[in-house]
Amino acid sequence: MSARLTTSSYAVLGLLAIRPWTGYELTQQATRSLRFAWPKSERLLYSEPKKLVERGLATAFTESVGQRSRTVYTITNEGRDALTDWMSSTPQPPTLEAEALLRLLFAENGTIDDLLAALDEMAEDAARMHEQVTTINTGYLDGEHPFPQRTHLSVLFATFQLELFDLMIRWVDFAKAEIATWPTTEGLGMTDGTVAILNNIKEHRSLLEAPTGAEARRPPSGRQRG
Amino acid sequence: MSARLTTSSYAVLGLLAIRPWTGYELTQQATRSLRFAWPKSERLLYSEPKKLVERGLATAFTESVGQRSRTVYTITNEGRDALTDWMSSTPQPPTLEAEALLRLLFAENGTIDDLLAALDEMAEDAARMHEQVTTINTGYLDGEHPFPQRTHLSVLFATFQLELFDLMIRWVDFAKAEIATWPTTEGLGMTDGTVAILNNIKEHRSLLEAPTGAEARRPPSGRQRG
DNA sequence: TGGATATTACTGCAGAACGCAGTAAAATCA
DNA sequence: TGATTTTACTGCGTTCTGCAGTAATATCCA
Repeated sequence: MSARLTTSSYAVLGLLAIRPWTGYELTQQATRSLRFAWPKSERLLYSEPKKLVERGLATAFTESVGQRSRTVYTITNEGRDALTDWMSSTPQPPTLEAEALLRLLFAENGTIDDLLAALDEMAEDAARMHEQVTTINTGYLDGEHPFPQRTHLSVLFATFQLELFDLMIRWVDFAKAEIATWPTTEGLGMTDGTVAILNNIKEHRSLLEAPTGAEARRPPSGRQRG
Repeated sequence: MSARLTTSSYAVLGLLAIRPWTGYELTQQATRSLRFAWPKSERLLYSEPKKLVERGLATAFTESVGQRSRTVYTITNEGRDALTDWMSSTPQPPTLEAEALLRLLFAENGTIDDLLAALDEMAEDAARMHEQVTTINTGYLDGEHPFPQRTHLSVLFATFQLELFDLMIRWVDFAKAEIATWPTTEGLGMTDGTVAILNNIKEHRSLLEAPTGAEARRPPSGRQRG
């Protein structure tokens, strides 16, 4: 009984549609390009192509390099057909996993400094990823794309990544300004800042660009109705 | 041998720190509030509190409602201590999972319409989530927060969600405008639009707000150096 | 009043996915 | 020539998911 195909199967199939890869190369390529759309473990990248072979969507052949061997996976026509079918199916909603946001939600169990440190870490992670994507993409202008005919796709994809990382960095700034008005993490409830944000949400005004007045307001002297 | 605590353990512990919940209530609360920071399955929300009890971080007691029973979980002092410790640890980098972006990366295996449909679906998902968050948050202005003293936390968290969903919607618009200049999904390489985007990336200019000139450019008649 | 549907309240199980440890050859560096 | 890095994986235990199944209570509507 062969296991069913998952989105991860199609992610690997998509890579194999570009060219044949060894298991090791798949792990390298996936951390470079798939990481920001479909982050998967190295372990999976080694297991998944075997499942594809079992299903007849890829073939495997073993090369020898000295005493050591490696397996090269190649997509089959059935694989290309399966991939094409999948392309016309409806994608699942995007999901975000962020431990730093979990720290914000449960901030009352820690200090203001804990919260600020978590947000700083998130901003630094975003800045690192932003830099990596920028470096890779500016390289494309110098002809450094491994598959030049695919540049239009990877560059358009990169615009989303960069905007996302930029948002994270800007939002952390905004959040830190707001938190700077908090005397503590706990029990504040409806602060002036909270009310200002809620009014912006209600009126569908943008939240980060136009300041909510956080810097115009003076820090609360204690708790507000909460 | 008791299993180690995962981030998901702390997510549940964070909920229990607010008040005691039954397993069923945890699943409800998690889909309402945790979904956008730490999306977990219903199944896990039933299993996780048992692990916490086993570890002494929560206690369980069984109530009877007629013939049916339900288990109420309450955090212990040890649980609060563990949560406080966790709050000061370094969070993992945020990750995004988006099937629609995977369709973009592998777009050459489908049609332009497949790609546009996937992006539209992503924008609609984002619009739905934006609306849900907006509805819940405007309700807070009318005193509808179940834990009023926590309003400052959930509202600041909401600002990130709304900005993220807004970005997704705006980016899909941008991407669709770019794709409208493509005669096909495959083999285009360095189109005029791609070069324009890459120059913006290199110069650290914003990508979505200031148009790259997509509407000023005429659609390419065929392939560019690919 | 009663029958249909929805909500509450879970459990078991198979399979997907992860993280870590382990193995070892080849290549590179100093 | 020895040390480190890169290549190239596998096995195993744990985590997590999705689905099916079970069943009592609550609500709706005719």
